[in-house]
Order: sequence, then structure tokens, then C-alpha cells
Amino acid sequence: MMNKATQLITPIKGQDHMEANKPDTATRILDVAERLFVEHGFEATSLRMITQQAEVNLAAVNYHFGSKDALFESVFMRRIGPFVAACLAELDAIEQPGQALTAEALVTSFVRPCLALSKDPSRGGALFVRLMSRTLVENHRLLREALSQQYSVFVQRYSIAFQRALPQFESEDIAWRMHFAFTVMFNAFAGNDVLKIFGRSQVVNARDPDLIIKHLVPFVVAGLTAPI
Amino acid sequence: MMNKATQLITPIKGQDHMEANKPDTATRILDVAERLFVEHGFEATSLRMITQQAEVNLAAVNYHFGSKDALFESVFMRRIGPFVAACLAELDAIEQPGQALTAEALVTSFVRPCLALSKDPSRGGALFVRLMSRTLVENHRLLREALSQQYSVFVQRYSIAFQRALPQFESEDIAWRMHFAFTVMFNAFAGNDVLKIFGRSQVVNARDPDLIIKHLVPFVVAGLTAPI
DNA sequence: GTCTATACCGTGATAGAC
DNA sequence: GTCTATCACGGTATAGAC
Repeated sequence: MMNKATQLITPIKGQDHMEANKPDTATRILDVAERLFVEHGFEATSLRMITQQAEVNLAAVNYHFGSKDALFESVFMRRIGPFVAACLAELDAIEQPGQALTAEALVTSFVRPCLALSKDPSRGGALFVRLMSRTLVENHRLLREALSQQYSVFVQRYSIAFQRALPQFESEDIAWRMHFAFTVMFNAFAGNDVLKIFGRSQVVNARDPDLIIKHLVPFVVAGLTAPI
Repeated sequence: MMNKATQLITPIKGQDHMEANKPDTATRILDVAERLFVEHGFEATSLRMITQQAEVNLAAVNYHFGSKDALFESVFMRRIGPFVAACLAELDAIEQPGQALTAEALVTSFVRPCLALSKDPSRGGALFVRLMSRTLVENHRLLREALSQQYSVFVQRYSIAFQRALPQFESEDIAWRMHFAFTVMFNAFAGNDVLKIFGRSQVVNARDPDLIIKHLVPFVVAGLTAPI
């Protein structure tokens, strides 16, 4: 069975293949699984669907990834590293000492990588943005341990940055506002409309990334900076 | 098999029973299912777990409710009616003609029933608030049709009210802001912490309803009323 | 009408042949 | 690495007891 750590270091597989020369078995499984998990959800996607569309044997999933759970984790881990790196790079750029740090700049530093990722199919595209957002929003059991260890940097960096950008507030208030802010942002990119389920007349196109950001940023910034 | 419409009209079952005199089969199933769906999620809860704890036969679920999907719908429908009614009653109270209608009053008209419900075990309590919030946030396939027909009133009433409370904005902007506002609010009561999953030092108690509201309302109101 | 026992098929997982 | 066979468990349907 393939080593998980290796997958994060070695060149990223998938979607860089010419037609007619198929990528290897593990990559074919990852690509198909990613698409099906987004389309139908984790539980509703069976290994038999995945292996059939990937044109591999059913047992190949367990051989290469160990289990359906571990396959999901691999699908996620293949893409999340570069995304977090992109956010941290944006943070580096706006956190230059001496420079003013605004809440809007921080929100944008997160939103912009989301937008970039959603327009880059070679890194998963809009499909993966939705998978990532939903998985985090739904607090998916499979990622609680895998992610919490590895990517605490992400939250720590943003926590410190928000403390700097909003010095007038106590850290508990900032924690709550970050909690709400990231909740809206992830949900916005998850592409689910909480109101559509109740049936609404005035429909919002919750799938257009540019449109999302145009309305999202002012809302979140206002919430973050509102007087207590 | 029991008629679904009947369940919404007849006195609500469950949790009003003395010890030692068990409620009927269908009610025992509903009570146990509600708890297990919240604790473990829909997919991870098997009918055999439910029927075992409810001390009924496996086939009783299919007899009384038709399927696992329909059972979930029944669990949801038993509680959602009174909740929506409570919201509409709050709306009636603040929508008196001649009276000023603020965004904060509208937010409160939704948040207060959530708080009341989460403190009333006889109507499902905090357990059901979480189930409701998660189900809506996750855009659960089982409720897309069942809810969209019946409770469009909810969204329509709030849409009109927000148009009145925020006359300076165009209806498309209002739609987006409502979308974000209800997203944060439902997520807040869902009890999931998007940041905890990344691992954080400054932890927020995302399960204390009073604490949620104290921080939630200013955030949402600021986002709704922010200048464009 | 209500409840029970049981059988059916699809699911993820695994052992072992090649 | 790959494939087949097999397993236990899941939701579901039904025949029949009371």
C-alpha cells in the first residue's frame, strides 16, 4: 500500500495526462472519486461506482488506499496542501511590518485563493472548493484528526493576524467573529443555499465565485469590524 | 401505514410520557431516531440501532414510516411546524404597521425562537435545533422537496420584511445578505466549529445558546446593514 | 391494524490465487 | 499489482401470526 506522506511530497497526480495514455491506477481512482464525492456526497458514492468509472478492479481501492475512508482522506489531502500554502503566502504579503493590517485585507487573503483555486482545474477547480468547504462545514468525521494536527498553522496565523487587525477587541470576541466569518465564507463556497430549501422567489446564484465574493466580502468585513 | 399529514395535525407525540408506561411504537421510534440522528448522523445510524434501543421490531420502522428516509422526514416534520409558527408569530409582533422595522428586530425574531426551542426538551430541545440547522445547512436531499413546498411562507415573509427594513438596498443585494445571514445563524446553532477542525488555541464554546446569540446578533446585523 | 421472523440484494472489507 | 470469491452488515420487502 502506498505511503500517505509520500503523496503530499511527490509531484501531484492527476489531470495532467494526455488522452489515450492513462494515468496510473491510484490517480485514476483519485480523479473519479473526487468528482463523484462532490456530485453525490461521500456516503452515496459506492466503491463500485468509483472503480467502474475509473476502469479498475474493486479491490484496487483497498490495495492503494486501505479503505473508503482513507480514499476520501487522500482525495482531500492531495489538494488541501497547496491551498493552505496559497493562503499563507497571501498573509505573508500583507503582514509586512510597519504596514497597516485591515480586516478587509485578511478576508481577501482567504477569499482570493478560493477564487483562484475554483478557476484552476489542474488543482481541483470549483469541484474541490465545494468539497473542501462542505467537508469543513459539516465537520466531517474523517478529517477531524487528519487535519487538526497538520494545519493548525492556518488558524494560528489568522488568529494572530486578526488580533493585530482588530486591536480594539478582546481575544474572545475576535475568536467568535473569526468563527462566524469563516463559517460564512466556507458555506458561501460550498454552494448550498440554506434558503432555497425553504423555497424562495428571489434566487441567488450561489455557484458563481465572482458574484459570491462581490457580496461576501462587505458582509464579512462589516461583521468582523462591527462595534461591540 | 400512518398518514403523514395526520402527524402534523394530531397532538404531537413524544416526551410527554410517564415512566413505566411506554409511549406507542411509532413515538418510541421517533424519539430514539431523533437522538441517534443528532449523535451519529443520518448515514451512520442504522435501523437496527434504532429499533434495538426503541425495543421494537426491525420491520416496525418500515411499517410505520415506510423507509429510513421517510423516518428522517417524520422526525424532522414533528418539530419544524411549531418552530416556524413561533418565528412567524414573532414577525407578526414586530411588523405592526406604522412601527419601525429594524434589521436587528428581524434577526432577533429568528434567533429568539431558536433559543426558546433549544431550552424546551418537550419540543426537541437543543438536540433538534442542531438537527434542524445541520439539515438545512447541508441541504439534505431528503428535505429538499418536503420542505420547499410547505414552508416557503417562512422565506417569503422574511424576504418582504427585510425589504421593508432595508429599503436603501436593491432586492438582489438583500437576497444575498439574507442568504449569508441565515447561513451564519443556522450554522451557529448547528454546533459545528469550522475552525476547530483546523486545530485552534482560542476555543469558542459553540454549544452554549446564550453565548452564541450574544456574539451572533451584532455580527449578523452589521453584515446586513453594511453600506454597499 | 399491529407486530414478527426471515429472506433479498447492495455495500465495504478481506483473504488468497496468480 | 491485480483479480476472484467470500464475508458481515446495511436497508428493504413480504408472508404470516395475533
